[in-house]
Amino acid sequence: MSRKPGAIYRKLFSAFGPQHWWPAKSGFEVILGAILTQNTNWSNVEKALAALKQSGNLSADKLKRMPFKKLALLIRSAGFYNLKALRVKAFLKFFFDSYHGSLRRMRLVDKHTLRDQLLGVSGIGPETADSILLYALGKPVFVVDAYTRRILLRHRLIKAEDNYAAIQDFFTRSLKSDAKVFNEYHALLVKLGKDYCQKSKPKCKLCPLNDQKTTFN
DNA sequence: CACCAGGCAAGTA
DNA sequence: TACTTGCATGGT
Repeated sequence: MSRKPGAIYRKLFSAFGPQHWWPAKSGFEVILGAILTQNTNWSNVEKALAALKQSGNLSADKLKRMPFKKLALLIRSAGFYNLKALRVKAFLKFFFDSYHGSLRRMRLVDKHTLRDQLLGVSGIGPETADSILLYALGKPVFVVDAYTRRILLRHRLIKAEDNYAAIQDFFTRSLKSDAKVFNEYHALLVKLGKDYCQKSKPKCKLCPLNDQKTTFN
């Protein structure tokens, strides 16, 4: 019954294997990516991150000093660049005001306190906050995104009116709180979403979750 | 050409 | 409280 999330996880992992998330070389890069990828294709974010790296400014310290307009120009390819430059700056202000720009200091704080603090930063909503908690800080938090919601809706596992917290609860109420599993699980859902559960061209017949031999429902 | 991509905040009623 | 709209590039 409520072991569905576990069964789905095993099936996805069997089908796709480890996804090696988050694709970034540092915790700070994860945070930048989490902000830049809001409603944007990841390939466009990679270009923005590459531009920042190319300019030699892929660090909290350098970006803190960088003029807003220069930052906006460098992250142009990620789209919504004025807005996102503002959001990166808002995070950096919080990051230095509260943690001296140190992810190690941030990791010492409990996840609920951190989540509230992150949600207080303009431009950081539930998904971005949870992505930072899980992928940059290693906290056991389940990330819910548009793919997660769409996949569960297609398989009739949630209701259309269910909000972020309800979808998150679908997973967390029956899974052990384990950052390693939450990390892999969200990455696998994104993989499934991209390959088989697109908005316009779903490949539901081919979806690994529809393999009737070892169905989860 | 239309539609979409690992959201969020501000405005409106 | 519950919708709607603005934000914008790059790929299919």
